[in-house]
Amino acid sequence: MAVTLKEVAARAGVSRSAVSRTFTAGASVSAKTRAKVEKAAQDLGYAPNALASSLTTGKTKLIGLIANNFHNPLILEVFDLFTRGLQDRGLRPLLVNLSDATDPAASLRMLRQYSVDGVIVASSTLPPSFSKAFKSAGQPDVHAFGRPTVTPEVHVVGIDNIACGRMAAKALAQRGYTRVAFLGGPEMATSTQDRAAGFLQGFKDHPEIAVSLSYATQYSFDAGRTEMQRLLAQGPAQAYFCGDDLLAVGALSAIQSAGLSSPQDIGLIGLNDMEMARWQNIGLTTIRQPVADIIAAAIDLVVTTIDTPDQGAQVRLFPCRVINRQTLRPLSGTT
Amino acid sequence: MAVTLKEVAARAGVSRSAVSRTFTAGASVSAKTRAKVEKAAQDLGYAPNALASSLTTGKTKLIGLIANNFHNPLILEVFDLFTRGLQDRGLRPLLVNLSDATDPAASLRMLRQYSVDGVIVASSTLPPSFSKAFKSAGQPDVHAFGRPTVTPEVHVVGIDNIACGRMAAKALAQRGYTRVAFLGGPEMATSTQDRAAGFLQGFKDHPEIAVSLSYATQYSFDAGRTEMQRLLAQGPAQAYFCGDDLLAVGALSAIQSAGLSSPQDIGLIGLNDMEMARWQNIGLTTIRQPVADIIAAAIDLVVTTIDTPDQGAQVRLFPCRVINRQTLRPLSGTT
DNA sequence: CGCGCCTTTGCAACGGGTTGCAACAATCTG
DNA sequence: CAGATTGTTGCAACCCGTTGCAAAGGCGCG
Repeated sequence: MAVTLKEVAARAGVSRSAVSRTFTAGASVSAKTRAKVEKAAQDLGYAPNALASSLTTGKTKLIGLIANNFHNPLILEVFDLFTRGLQDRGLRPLLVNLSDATDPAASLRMLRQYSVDGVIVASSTLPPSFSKAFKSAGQPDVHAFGRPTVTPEVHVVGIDNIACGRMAAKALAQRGYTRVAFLGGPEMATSTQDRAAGFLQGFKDHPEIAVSLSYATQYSFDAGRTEMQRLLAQGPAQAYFCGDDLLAVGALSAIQSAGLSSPQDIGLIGLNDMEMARWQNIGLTTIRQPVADIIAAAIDLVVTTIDTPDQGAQVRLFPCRVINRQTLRPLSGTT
Repeated sequence: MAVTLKEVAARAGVSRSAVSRTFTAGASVSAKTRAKVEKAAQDLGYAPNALASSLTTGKTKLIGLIANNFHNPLILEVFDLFTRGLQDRGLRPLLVNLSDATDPAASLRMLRQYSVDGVIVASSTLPPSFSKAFKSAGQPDVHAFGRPTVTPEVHVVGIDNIACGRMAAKALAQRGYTRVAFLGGPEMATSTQDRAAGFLQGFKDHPEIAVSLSYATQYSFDAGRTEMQRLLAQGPAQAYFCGDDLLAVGALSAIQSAGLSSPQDIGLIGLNDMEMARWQNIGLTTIRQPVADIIAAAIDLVVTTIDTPDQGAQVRLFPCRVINRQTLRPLSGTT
């Protein structure tokens, strides 16, 4: 079906090597043969078989992209940016949906069968051990949106969730709230743990502020709504730091359904700044994650790791910032 | 780096063929050698190189998944369902983001370089000619969410957008609206054209109802909001059929920002039933697209086309239905 | 025990490229 | 103009599997 090297060689009247070299950057071919080959290739509609060449070169230009939460709108931006970023570098994303099985072994085996050059894990909930499994197997990999550690074993690109927790705490404290709470995602998600820890830290110097924690079962609208309904029933705090925008919107809907409103009755601050947070009928105050920077860095890192392995794990964290919209009362001026 | 057939053969004390056959379903191997080989493979952590085997078998189990709208939340469900569905059949999605270049030639060449077994185009905006380019090149392909034609040249799985337009018209007529309008997506999107046509058809027998059309520049929240703001300024209709839920939510936000509300002042009905349409703070009345059915059928169709090519193009359309929520006034009882 | 048949096995060629090496040509140097 | 240098080219081996074919082995049967 497909046109092969051999046919092009025959038509151009040169050896197979000559054709191969024409399509290999930096190989030695005279202008004359190159012209002949290109003409023949053009006529035949030839394109080199990337898979066949990967056999000898060892490079497939395939990058495994692993995600496990296909319900958070943020992942759309992530996919968009990743696919474009990879395409721009001539790489192809092989998408892995990990929603069901979170066993690294299976995906690892699968991705090795396809000889991917590298792996990017895009998840704020998978533990470091997950991506570590790839690294141990000699697979270049980067954990985007992962948890940084002091002695990283694996490249991590993302944000400092603890600092975000503190940032949220500061935002609430500055606005004069005195009974606040964290409404987190699943308790075993690394991002939830870190955001909660940072949030608590942020109130160390504010003994006058009462802080409590609670957790939704997942990072989802429904889970956020359900949890907020529970909290409303038992006497809510004045303001909540929600561990994710989706939770925040769910919480907001619970508040509105109860005949209350935000920020008048209950303040909310989310995290992510997903696209719809800025929609005028939501207007969520939130902490923005610089998704584009994170993804650019992740791609960069995986590419350099492929080119020069064994460079030691890096951690690249990007600063977040509060985006003020309409779910937190205005700054009180005093701190 | 990776373990190869040869190493396993050496360790098991058998020929390379024996190892290959152990991993090939239906090949002739005795229980004894199979055991030896499996033991050796286990010890070495061997997994056959899918790309190398594709050279001789001609099957990569790679499926190109082409999408061009990474901003519509519906695509998330699409990705989720596609990746799972493909994975369940042992196929791997190679994701192509077509947001920038809509030239089929480039993606076609790319996907052929990777010898994908088949291609699924998931887009309601690309013209039939796009997927036709793949078919002409001998690539099994299916256009999901595509436009059906009477004499299809390419497999199409999706919905009958004209029927949906009529369905929306009927819903508005039944509720007694007398000045209605279509708020469509980009005018050159096939889905917009068909929905508009069906909408107009639906009012053929209702000369008492005034119908108008207008178009947003894209299928996006902002475009919907902007267009509705324009309409509000020049005297809006009583109810709108929005060509997409995202447009509807944008329109809803414009309505609310203007101090009006839906359905009291202006009725809205969307199309898609994206996940957030049912969020309680949105509550969009809409026409549901059976995404899961469409995707299951698309996968089915691409797989059968791979197995038995040249079967003639099929069109599989799935019925949609109105999901009543809170943006259209209740049924008036009279028709 | 010998024969024929079916299963299992290894050999070797093949799939579509790449690449080290040696032969060759072209250009440069003195 | 000879000799050295540099650049091109083709050969053949190799990448990692698969598979047609023939030889070898195992089995049942007369």
